[in-house]
Amino acid sequence: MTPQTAAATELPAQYQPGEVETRRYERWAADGLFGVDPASDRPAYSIVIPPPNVTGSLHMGHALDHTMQDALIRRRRMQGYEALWMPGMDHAGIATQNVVERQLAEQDGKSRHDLGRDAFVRRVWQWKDEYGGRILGQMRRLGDSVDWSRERFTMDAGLSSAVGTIFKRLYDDGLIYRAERIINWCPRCLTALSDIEVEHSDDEGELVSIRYGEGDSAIVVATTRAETMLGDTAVAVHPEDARYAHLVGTEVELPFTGRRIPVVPDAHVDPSFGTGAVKVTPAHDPNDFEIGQRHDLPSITVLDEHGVITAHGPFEGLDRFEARPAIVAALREQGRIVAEKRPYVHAVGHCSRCNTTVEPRLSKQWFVKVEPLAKAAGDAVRDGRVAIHPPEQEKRYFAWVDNMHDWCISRQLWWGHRIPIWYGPAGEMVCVGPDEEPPSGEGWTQDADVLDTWFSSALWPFSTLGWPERTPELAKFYPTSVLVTGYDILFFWVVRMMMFGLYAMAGRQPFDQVVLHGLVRDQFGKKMSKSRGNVVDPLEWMDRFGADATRFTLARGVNPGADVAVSEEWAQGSRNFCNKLWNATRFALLNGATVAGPLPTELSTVDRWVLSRLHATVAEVDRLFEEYEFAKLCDTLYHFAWDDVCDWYLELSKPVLAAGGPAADATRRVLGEVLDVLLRLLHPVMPFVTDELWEALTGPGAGRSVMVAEWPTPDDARRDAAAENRIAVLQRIVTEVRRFRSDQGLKPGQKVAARLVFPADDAGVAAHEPLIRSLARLADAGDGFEPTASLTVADVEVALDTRGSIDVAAERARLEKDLTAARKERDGCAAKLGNEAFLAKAPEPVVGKIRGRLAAAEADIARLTDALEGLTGRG
RNA sequence: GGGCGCGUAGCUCAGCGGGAGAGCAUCCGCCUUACAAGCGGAGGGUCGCAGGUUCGAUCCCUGCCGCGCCCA
Repeated sequence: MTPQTAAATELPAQYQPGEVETRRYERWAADGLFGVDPASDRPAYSIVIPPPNVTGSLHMGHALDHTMQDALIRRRRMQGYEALWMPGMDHAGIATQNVVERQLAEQDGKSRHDLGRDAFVRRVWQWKDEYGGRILGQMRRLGDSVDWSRERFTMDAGLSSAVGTIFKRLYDDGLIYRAERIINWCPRCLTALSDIEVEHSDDEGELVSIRYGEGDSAIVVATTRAETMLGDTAVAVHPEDARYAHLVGTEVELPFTGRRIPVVPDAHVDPSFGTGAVKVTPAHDPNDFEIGQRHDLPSITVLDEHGVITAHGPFEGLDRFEARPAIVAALREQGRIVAEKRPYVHAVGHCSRCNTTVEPRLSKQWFVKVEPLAKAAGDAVRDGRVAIHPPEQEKRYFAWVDNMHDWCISRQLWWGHRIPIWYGPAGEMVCVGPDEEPPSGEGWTQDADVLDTWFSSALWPFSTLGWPERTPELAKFYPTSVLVTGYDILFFWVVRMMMFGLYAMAGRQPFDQVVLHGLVRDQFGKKMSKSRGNVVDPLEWMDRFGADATRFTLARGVNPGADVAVSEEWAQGSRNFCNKLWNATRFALLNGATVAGPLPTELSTVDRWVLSRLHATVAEVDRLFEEYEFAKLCDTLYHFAWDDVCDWYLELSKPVLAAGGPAADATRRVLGEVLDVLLRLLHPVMPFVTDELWEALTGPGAGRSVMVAEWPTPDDARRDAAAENRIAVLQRIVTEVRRFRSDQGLKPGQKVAARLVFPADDAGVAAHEPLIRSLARLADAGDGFEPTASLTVADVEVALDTRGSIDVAAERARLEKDLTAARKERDGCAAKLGNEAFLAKAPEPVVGKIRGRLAAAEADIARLTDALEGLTGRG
């Protein structure tokens, strides 16, 4: 096909997405359709993309997330909004450093320490330029209509300045502090982690009961971490535990070390767990750390940064997982092991980046004091300034913000925003703002750590718009309209962006709405994972089925609050739907459909019917978009396009178009109208095929695209209940005849002589007898017409002459089936109407409806009984 | 252990007080001049179990069983 207009006759019989998608995307970009103008008078609508990781590539989760955002943006753009979708990536501190360190080791056999900090960071930038951001090209394939001219990266100068600015502000406000605490430590990544970067799973470990001390003064503690006993500085029991009351205040000797440690009373101890006595290791357990604080216990660190035992005799140099059995064995030799349980299943934390078991570690780190920030974040939702969809997710949000721990923001990495704190020779500590000069002179050094990536990501909704500068973009597009992300990211993204947005922007929220979607799962509802081998690559789907089919499959699965199951079969179905649209448009163009001029004032019932259905669809889809009901709006469009338009309207139009004349002209215009509006409605979800077809239908032009066509608005004046009812009856008649034909085994091409009788014709269907005959393949009742069977729909009777070839047994089976259903219906209705309580208490409309159903059922029974009697003796 | 959610057709999911629905899959018949990536037709469900409220429960309430997720 040529890059020019696809004229009707040029459209191939099947839609080929590959070439169309590339060409369309390039054209949108060339025509500048993605960009926005902050100076425009149009109302603003804005979305910032949840920045993907610079090391990442597009997976199904992104594809879903982006499809939703793109659909929202495209609709608003068509509605005339200045619609900004902001693209970019985050620098993913740990992940990126890991990738580059691995590359360095493989290519040069060096560690980052061999290079030194500055050279290593330069190397990461080189890696980023060469390999980073693969996902950006993949977003183009998906059709993301982001404003590429505004692409941002969290390590850019501007965003780095934003990081420095907010750090200083928080520091000066006393909301950032440094403290020695137990933090989550990854012994492989060699850095601290925040609480949410730790994933808990129930793992098999062991529960060992160890006897400390001798004789009457002995006490037995239960632990899953025997190896940390070298750092114990107390044994704790519940203050009201009578079993140990006599031991509180005494001391026991700690094996191997000879240290004497006290037995302390602490309400934190659960008397029902294990023996009711626990070892206390303040340097290696967060709860023990708190017990230690309460009782003024020393903290003794016995594991180094790699998780290896330090000092302390025979166990020195052993990894924590080698030390555990070694220490248990040694204790057993001493007769101190009272009980052992394994496997003992308990929750264990793992590094979300490398899955290494996290080691609680006592160290000096930087923290954000979240209490006032989290309270503001909670209040913004509580008082309705920010709405969360679906609202059930609010509970999770509140549970989190109302119980948030201080946020550990320092990371022992080189790749990231270095903490802007300088330490002086005399113990001074100075926070240096982005526009300030660091203190000069002997002995001043900058803090070696960098900030958590999420610290910079939390600024994304305003740092990308130019903050801390007061830019036109910030004025126009902040607060952003909606944030779309998975519910699993609620705590990462939403909470942190809320905290920093409200803080930095004088109480103005970063977004008005939060839309949370589920996880993409496989066709059996199972989570996709490499180990399960059920991961589907969206790029492969785009290759095989097209980007539109991929997007439609995902969007059609989005029910608020639920996960999204997908499978190849459904992607195929979506591809088939693209092809259906393609061929419907092809048919229309081959038959002279047009969008020129106003709609004719004289319209047939069929034309009025389809326009009525069209505007019902417009209204429905519009409403569903507002409610983020993607599955339902996709379904509505699918059924309107396939059922109403393709199965019925196009078929009903064929005889009209074939006959020609003014009626055909009117239908050509209505056909053009229906497709024009339908393609516009579908465009946000299926941008490529709709653009290709819309141009073919409405003609080419510079800068013309369905992407910037007007979003349809529902027109109640086009709703026509009479026409809808009339066509509904017509459809039931046709369907009933087709059912008869199928039951009788008649060939689809075989015409059957029939006579149609319209006694009252309340619905006004009689005028459409030719259409009924056409769709049901009925011939005129000529001379010698002898009805051998009859069907009744509403008050219309269709008498058929099958010329003696009727299959009596099949017809009897059919009638008996209908009769059984009718009797069941009659009995059910009669039972209700025979119930005094029902008549007395049910509302009148309900009673009336049941009366009507009873009458209809009785009429059906009479008719079917007659028909069955007429059949006896024949065959 | 705490909290949230879910159990409806073979699969994935809608529906959430008055006639059990969709897509895909299945079965039957069709190359009907837009489309076989298609057309026409059909079968298939004591709506997890047990109680309760109600004239009426898949839908509301309680309990139980099973599953999932988050937090500790």
